[in-house]
Amino acid sequence: MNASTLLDGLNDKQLEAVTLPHQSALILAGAGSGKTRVLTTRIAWLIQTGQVSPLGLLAVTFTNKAAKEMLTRLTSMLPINTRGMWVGTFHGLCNRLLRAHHREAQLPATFQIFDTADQLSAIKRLMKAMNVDDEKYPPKQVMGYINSCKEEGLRAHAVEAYDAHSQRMREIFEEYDKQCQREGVVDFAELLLRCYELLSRDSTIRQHYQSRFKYILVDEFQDTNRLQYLWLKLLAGEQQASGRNCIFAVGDDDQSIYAFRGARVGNMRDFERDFAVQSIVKLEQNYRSYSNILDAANAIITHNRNRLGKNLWTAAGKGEPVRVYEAYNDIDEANFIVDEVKSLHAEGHGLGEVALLYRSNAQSRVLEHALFSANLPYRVYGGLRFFERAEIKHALAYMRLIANPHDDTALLRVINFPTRGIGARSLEQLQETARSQGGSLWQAALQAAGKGDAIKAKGIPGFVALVKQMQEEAIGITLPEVAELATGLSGLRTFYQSEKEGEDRIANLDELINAAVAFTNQEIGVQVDENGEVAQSLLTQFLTHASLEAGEHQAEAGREALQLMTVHAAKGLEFKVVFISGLEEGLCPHEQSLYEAAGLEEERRLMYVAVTRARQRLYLSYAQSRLLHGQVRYGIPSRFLDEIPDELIKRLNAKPVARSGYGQDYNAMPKVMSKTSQEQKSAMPWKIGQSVAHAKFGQGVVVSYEGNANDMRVQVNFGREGLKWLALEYAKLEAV
DNA sequence: CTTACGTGAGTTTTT
DNA sequence: CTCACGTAAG
Repeated sequence: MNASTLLDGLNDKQLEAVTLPHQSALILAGAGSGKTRVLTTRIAWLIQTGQVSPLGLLAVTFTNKAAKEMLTRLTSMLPINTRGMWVGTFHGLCNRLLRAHHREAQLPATFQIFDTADQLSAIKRLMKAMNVDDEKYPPKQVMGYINSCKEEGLRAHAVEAYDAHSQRMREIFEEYDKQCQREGVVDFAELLLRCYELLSRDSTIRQHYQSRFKYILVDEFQDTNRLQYLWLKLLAGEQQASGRNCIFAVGDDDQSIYAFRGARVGNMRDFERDFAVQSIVKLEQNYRSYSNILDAANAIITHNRNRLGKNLWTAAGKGEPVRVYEAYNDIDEANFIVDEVKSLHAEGHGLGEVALLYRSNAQSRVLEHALFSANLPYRVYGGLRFFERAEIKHALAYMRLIANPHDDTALLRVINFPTRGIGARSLEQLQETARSQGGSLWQAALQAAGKGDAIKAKGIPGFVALVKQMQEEAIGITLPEVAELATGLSGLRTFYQSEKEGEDRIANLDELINAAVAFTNQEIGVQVDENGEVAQSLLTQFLTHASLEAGEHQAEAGREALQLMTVHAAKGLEFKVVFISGLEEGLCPHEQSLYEAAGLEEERRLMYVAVTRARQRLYLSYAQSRLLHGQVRYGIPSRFLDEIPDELIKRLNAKPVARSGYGQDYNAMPKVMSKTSQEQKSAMPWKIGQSVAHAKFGQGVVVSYEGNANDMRVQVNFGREGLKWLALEYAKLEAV
């Protein structure tokens, strides 16, 4: 492929972005504007025109999926071998760098990577040892604290702590890092921080990479956290006569929906300033949706104040109106969707092209139930992933012990699984020994087994013997054979065979061995061949792969099925038909978000992302009431619906009718009632669930009431104005 | 060590 | 309501 064919079909803006000169640039790429195409074409163009060799650039993404996609596209554009190229996730690239310089980074060559579950159990274990009250310091919060510190680029000693509570937190943080160091493990955030510190500390290594990566490309730049930004800055190097390496940052501030996990949209503005960005290229032509859908999205997002500014347009024409359905309740909403999907299917739309989106996972329940009853095939994203399953984690723990028996987390996971009579007492003793000697649990176990302290250490000799045997047998065998060892010799397989419902688990264990085969085939050839070392290093690689890439989200491929997922999970995807359900105040925008400073704007961006997923047809639905936390909740339509101009909308129903329900009228059973006398009921001018209007607060829904006939108060949910108690005597309410 | 029961919480998620 | 977790009893 020559340069002209490479650039064929790009629009002016895309072309401009792809062929920018050697300087840092910010590409504001709207939804559906060909972002990935621009990014990959830029790389291909740089390589093809000889401005850089495939090994002289670095491209970083957030997800493995995005990285793979980039490599796949690149392979189809250029006749090059992408193997060896530095294209990957932040974590993947940092891991690679740390492996290459593990000594300088003060890590063992076989360092293991903690996933979130590993990290949490390590923190719990540490807190127990430190005698920390886990009521005052919930382990999950401690983990969040540690991770967010690291994501800010801070170690324990650098964190500010003025009160006793935060000082204790800081102390746990410090001890946790020590523990990880002792055990030779790193968590996700550590991967980045360690890499960042290595580069800042070691000028030789830093300069090596700085002189190597003349071009750095970043995908989804709006999602970078502070540490990631610092890392990028470090790799880019200082501004000097020879010129700084240039960063090609692609992002969309309007699609920043991960502030809650540390993403800083502000990095975009900082980048502009820090890198003296001359060229901001806006990609505003959308190739995905018809203009009714796009205009709805634009209308919504213009309500945000804090934007870089961008307006999507399309040449595709108006298309269909945005369909809005007001449901009686959540079940009615689900049934409506089922009926619509059925007729779409009958009209020949493939089910795989239809997505049902919602704000929170809990909402999928009702939808699933309706779909199941209607016998429509569907697929829910977001469950447990392959490498996160319990049986797989157990097998991996055995494999981890083969690679490094001092991995206490792995040891604790399986020392008594399958059960071999090692109870809390012997475990405590082991931990005591380990603590007093400053060694690992494995070392303590060796002693306990060696001493032959048969009564107290019952079962431990067996476990020690097992791991030793695994380690011996693992020498010189292939990776799948190691996996076989971990599932067979460990007793896992036998255990699940005797389990009643262990069939699926056995199947997963088999799948793990298949994964090991696949991994071996894929990685073979790049291995440094040294007999005995092959299995070892490949084993470490496989374990790394398992931590860094937990696998597809429940890939049930093959069958055409409806796609159910949260709006977050839908980012980056597109569908011919999209249903967005649960558009009520409190749910979308989520009530929790309203307490946060920039919460509402992020919720609005979420809505923007959801709307822009649709190519051809968009349904928006909301329910007057729904069952939430086992209680009936009355909501009012989401403010985001009001932000869409009427002319883009087609209301599917004027007045919601109870199509079907819980078999009874919610209104007949008010939730909160101080007294249930007959007089009260008759004196109650408003039904629970009645929509009302208030001069000051606007539209609301009656939620409950209290008091007697003379002194009645009603509680009204005004959505964004909140819940209000109004005395009927004074408040003028009108039915809507 | 397993099972039963009680308690409490209950956005969004990738690595 | 429903699930996950922790504790108490068998």
